[in-house]
Amino acid sequence: MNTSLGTGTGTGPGTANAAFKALSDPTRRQILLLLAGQEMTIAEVVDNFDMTRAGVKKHLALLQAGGLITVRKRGRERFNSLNPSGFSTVSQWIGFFDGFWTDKLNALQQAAEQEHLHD
Amino acid sequence: MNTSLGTGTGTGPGTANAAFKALSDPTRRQILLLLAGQEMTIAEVVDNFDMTRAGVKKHLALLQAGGLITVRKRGRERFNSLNPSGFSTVSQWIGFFDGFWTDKLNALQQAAEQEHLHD
DNA sequence: GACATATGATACCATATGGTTCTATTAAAG
DNA sequence: CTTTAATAGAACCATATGGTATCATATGTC
Repeated sequence: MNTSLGTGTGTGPGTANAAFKALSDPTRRQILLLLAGQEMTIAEVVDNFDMTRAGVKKHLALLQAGGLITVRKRGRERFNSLNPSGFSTVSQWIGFFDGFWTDKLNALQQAAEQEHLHD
Repeated sequence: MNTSLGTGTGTGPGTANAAFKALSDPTRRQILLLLAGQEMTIAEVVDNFDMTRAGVKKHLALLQAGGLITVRKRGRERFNSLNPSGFSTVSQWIGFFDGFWTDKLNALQQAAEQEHLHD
């Protein structure tokens, strides 16, 4: 098997690395779950955590860098909402291993059959 | 919608948090890609990186804590191989958002249809 | 047993990370 | 225009993290 799948090692925004980094923090994953319910301004997100605005803001910036959320401006508000692209990146990366499992299971099954031949 | 899906905030091994943490490092993701090809001893993994044994060992320990690999002992060697369970945890968590996209797309489509009514 | 090999484990260091406080900007409201 | 609300950004701090060097342990080989 050979694919063009890399590790997403690049440091820039929009890379697989940025997405995985963004997902590595529990607070950020919680924010994503919140945003799955509805888009929210920063202040609204803050209301759901025992943390300062600046703290939440940094998390949102990382989520955005990871391509997991997008920010829409309206007046002085910033509406944060989920962005499929980052999820897609991660999903694809994880999905690469799916083939591995089925291959492995097939091999196990074949091995088991071989064993039976020797019974 | 309501599910029992959490953030996997627990700190112990085998939690979603440990899995996401393990995936957050490029070197560790590269190791996983390596192990997708074949199981490897620590020394073999080390050969693929410009890093000390101890460094690689720490990465392997984190991958194990995240449930992404398992280690089989034979003599003085340790064979590291991929473990589906960690991947499954992550896959499920990401999968939670799949429903969100389709819901959103449906809403967009409905909105578009409403727009057409006003043309 | 002596020696080499594969791993385990600890202490240590530089930097990254998650969080705070404080200050600045921008837009709505009176 | 002054005031208030929502956000942006920088400086700062404690701890986590990725890496190294070093020493200890266990297994294979002669």
